[in-house]
Amino acid sequence: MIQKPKGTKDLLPEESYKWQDAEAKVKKVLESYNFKEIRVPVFEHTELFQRGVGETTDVVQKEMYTFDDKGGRSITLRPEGTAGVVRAYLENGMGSLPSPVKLWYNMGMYRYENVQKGRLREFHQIGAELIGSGSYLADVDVILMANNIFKALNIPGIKLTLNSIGCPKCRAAYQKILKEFIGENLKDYCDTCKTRFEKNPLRILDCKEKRCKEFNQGAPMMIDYLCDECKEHFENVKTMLDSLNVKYEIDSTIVRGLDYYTKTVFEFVDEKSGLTVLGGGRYDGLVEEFGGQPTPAVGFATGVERLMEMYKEYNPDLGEKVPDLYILSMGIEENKKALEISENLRMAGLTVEKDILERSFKSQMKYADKINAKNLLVIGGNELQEGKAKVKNMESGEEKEVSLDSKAIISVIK
RNA sequence: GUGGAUGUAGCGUAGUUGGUUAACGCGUCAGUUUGUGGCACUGAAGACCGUGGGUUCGAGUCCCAUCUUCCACCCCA
Repeated sequence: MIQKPKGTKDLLPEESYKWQDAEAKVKKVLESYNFKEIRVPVFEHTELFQRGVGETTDVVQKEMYTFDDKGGRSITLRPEGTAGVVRAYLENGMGSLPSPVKLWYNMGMYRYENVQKGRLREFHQIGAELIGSGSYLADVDVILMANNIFKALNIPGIKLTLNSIGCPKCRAAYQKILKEFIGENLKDYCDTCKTRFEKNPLRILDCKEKRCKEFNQGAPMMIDYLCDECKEHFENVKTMLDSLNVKYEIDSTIVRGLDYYTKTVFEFVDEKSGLTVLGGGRYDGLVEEFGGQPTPAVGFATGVERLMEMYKEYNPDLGEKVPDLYILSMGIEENKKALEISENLRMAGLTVEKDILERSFKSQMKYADKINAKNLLVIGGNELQEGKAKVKNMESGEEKEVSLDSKAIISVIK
């Protein structure tokens, strides 16, 4: 028996209709801000992610599905969406579109990780990228849009956390200060922190090790060393959110695991599970890094699987689509009539089921009941002769007489 | 990558100190005398007991390996 690869999931019909339901609601929110959908390749040149996401990140270092294709090119299954979208933005000359360019996507992502609660190797993200505005107003729009997703999905208990990790200029200056603070103590930090010290010192503050945490007491925080521009930007974002009564918490330990982030970063955390359901931030340097004109941008991505767990929890009575009609028939002439009518009704947009197993009358009845058909139409010898039949409402048991004619039947069902 | 727990029909479970044809519920299919479902009854199909080795006269039951699933660390969505 061949099993699905570790960390993958089959999405069965009983689930997929719930996904579609939620996806439609999220799409509506994104479109209310006039974001347009984009779809990019599942795989890209490995270099794209190395340069975009960052050589030192965990995602690039140990979580990518990378392989050489038959032409000897190094290919990687996308571990996140932003790099590919920005690449597509540049490759298709979208910089000459009216600015800002607003794109959203719903795509599968691939990360070679150990599987756990809310963590898969193939998972899905719905994301949005707003490219071409460096204003704090863009940050605010994107955060509000993310916030509206949870509202539209009727998901409570989500906490918004904010931080600013500055720009390359003030971050470099801060890292120097942080390194000085750690100084002699470095030898007593955990091993991961020692490597972080060289690669990404900001992450040291995020360490869960007890010893490291103690050393980190009183450490200088990035947020206190922002340059004037970054500081003003962040203040503006906060002020605007305050004026709109959007609750948030400043969490100066949010660093984000992808290197392209600058200035504002944020996470929407499920307070119950502690999982980050949505994460994002500004990435003002990425377009330029990929060879474009310097272009500021902000975006976010939300994990669909994580979102769905909550959506189902808080919306337990999501109804599955049921057939409008089951046509019961036996005999060649009757089947012919059943086919004729069912085809007409389907063309008219109704969901119609009929016998295709040549089953007995009773079995067809039971089946119609099991699939929760709303109505039943019996076509037998009598009906054929008289040109009339009864449409039975399966829930109430009520029967209405109609002529054996598609239009008449539709009018009774609707 | 490290540590812990799991794995018996589609699903949920039972399988006593290793011993003859692996059991039950739900679900599926059919029937309960000729055209009206949900209930009940009867019957049927469906499991090489995750996989591969090993111990043994004999293993679903013991040992090893491997895979999956779940949980923790790490990291993230």
